[in-house]
Amino acid sequence: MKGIRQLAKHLDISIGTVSRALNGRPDVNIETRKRVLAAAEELGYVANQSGRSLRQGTTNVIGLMIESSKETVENSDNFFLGVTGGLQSVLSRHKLDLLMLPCPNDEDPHEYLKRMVARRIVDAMIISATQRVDKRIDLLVKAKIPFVALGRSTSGGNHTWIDLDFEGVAACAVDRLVSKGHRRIAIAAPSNDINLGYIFVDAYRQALERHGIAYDPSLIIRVKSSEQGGYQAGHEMLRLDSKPTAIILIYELMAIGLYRRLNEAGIVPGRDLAVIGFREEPRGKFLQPSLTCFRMSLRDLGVELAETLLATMPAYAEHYPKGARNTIWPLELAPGESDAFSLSV
Amino acid sequence: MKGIRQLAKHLDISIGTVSRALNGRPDVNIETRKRVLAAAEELGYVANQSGRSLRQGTTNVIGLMIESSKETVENSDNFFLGVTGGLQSVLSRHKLDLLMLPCPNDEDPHEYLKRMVARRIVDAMIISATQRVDKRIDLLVKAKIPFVALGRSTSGGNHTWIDLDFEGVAACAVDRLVSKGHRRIAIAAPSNDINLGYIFVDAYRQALERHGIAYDPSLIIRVKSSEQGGYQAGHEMLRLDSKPTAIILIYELMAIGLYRRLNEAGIVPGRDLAVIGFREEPRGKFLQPSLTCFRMSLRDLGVELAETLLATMPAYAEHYPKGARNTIWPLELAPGESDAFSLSV
DNA sequence: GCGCTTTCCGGAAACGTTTTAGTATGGCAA
DNA sequence: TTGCCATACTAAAACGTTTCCGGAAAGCGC
Repeated sequence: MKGIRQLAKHLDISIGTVSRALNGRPDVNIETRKRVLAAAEELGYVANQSGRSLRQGTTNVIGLMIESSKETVENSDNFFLGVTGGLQSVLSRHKLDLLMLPCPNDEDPHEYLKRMVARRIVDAMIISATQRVDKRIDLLVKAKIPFVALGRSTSGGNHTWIDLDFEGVAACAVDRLVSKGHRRIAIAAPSNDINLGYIFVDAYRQALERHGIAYDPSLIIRVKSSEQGGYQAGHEMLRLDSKPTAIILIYELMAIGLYRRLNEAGIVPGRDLAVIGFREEPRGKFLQPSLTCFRMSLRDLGVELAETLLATMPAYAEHYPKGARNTIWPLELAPGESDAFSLSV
Repeated sequence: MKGIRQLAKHLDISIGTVSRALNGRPDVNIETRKRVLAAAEELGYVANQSGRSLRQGTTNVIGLMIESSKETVENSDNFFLGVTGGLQSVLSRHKLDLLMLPCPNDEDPHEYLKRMVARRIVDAMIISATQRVDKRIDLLVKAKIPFVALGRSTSGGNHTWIDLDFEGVAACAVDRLVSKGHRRIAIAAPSNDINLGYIFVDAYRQALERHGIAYDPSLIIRVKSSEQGGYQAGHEMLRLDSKPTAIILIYELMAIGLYRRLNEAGIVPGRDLAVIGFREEPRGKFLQPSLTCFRMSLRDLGVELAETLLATMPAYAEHYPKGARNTIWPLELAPGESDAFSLSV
């Protein structure tokens, strides 16, 4: 005999009363409640999650699905752990626990999520690394699991998502470079299949148009989002007939490869070429000259994610007025030395 | 009516048989099994985890507890996701799922783990960031939860653990520097409270003794494991009357601060001072000159962790001969330019 | 035909909890 | 007194699954 039954017997009380006492139900004598809570503390009793989940149909667990398969693994620890802090600060107020579900490399993310959802180990999900077309969204919609996606997608109608302000960042980067007299601005980005690649480059193009600068496809360098990709981007850039005077990188990690290639060519970032990166990461500080890039509070993003998610959960929605179901998350410029190179007088 | 009952009704078969068919029990007709599996696939049936956990007393989930404290996050980089890959490659063979349990910043890790254990959402645990005295170990031992600690500890008798080969690394670093003629070798480390700080410095001292070099306490610089800590280490080092000609850093992140302080003093790493870091991380490559440090396969470490853990779980131990319950994980030297400075002829 | 084993399946108990329905008690108004 | 309500509790059902136990049917040797 274990669990609540033992506790009930120890107190010589029915298990129903014990349960109600522990769960703060109204119809239990204040004295009794005190005794129950004291005994629970003393015996170290904590309700078995399987039992209560089975009965209630709820787990009090929020899942954060992360993929360790992509190239994103290179820089994701920091990101997810940072966001996690903000998430928990909100979720813990509702006695919700956050579990991270890492999708195995060799398993299809869609299948993995399907398994997790079917097993009912979470009440709601946050999915990351959203693709432009993402079957996971349809799955969650169909299964009626509350969720929010980190990254926009064309799947599943108008689902709830939060995404970084790629448009704003691209515009800011272009504006800044143009204000320094640059006209030929290259961009190193992954392919259009990746959400980021598509949106970012599109915003870059629009920003150029706004400044009346002709769009030159040769300045869009499609590479892997890795160190090698950065090296290759530098390489291809140097092979252009009409060389750019500035370049925007979408992944921080590209910077190291680019710097290396530039170094081989005797080009100094910030002196001979303006370089702007995207999302600030701790290691960006390791570069010399330091990389100009864009910064955001991972913790605040986590808070926003949590509140958005709770707004989609019927049991919690009352506390969170569901305003915009889609949020564009702003980043701020973190100036460095790498874009000091100016063509202005 | 949901779940297995519906499936059984659909097949006009008892639920007991359906369950046995799905779980690969022997006493079910091959034809029946096929029908059941086909129907399950068709209807998208997956067993409710709460139900089966409640009945079996097992969850088929392994927990990896991580701490999202600021210092851990900054130093982890891709550590956890790297290890996760290796873990899953082993666990998935046994149909075990890995969940990461991030301890909230504002909750005591011991309390958090207690909650998670009591709720029985995992069958076994891997805990990281083990402290020299770690109550979590006693808790797990007492609760009889199979576990393995990433990091050694003096708590809980002789528990199972895996730790990095600090001794080997310290010895290798010292040997390498001594062979280049260095006699005054500083070390920047966190306080003795941190496992790493204690063991690493001790090993460093022993290595010096082996070379007949007198131990000088002033060369042990206790700083935070952060960029600022690195800067401070550089600062304190420069204030010494008799300056060291080499320095060993315990955290990669320290390197950036150190480099900055050295730069201010006009000292070039690798030319005027030999620098060796500890664990290689992607961001280490961003440094110029590149940092000499120590490398390991995170994936392999994950595999080792998983196999060690399974050996401690009665249900799986048969496949994993429980050899050494304690493992020292080796690292290999990753030579860079930062320790090129030599005093030899 | 009989006894035995093997194969396969159905019925039901059990896991630990929450929650509903029901009950005893006592107070209070009529 | 009776009737009614509020309070605080007990008993029991329910959640979805696995697994034990028993039994029907079939095969087999004699």
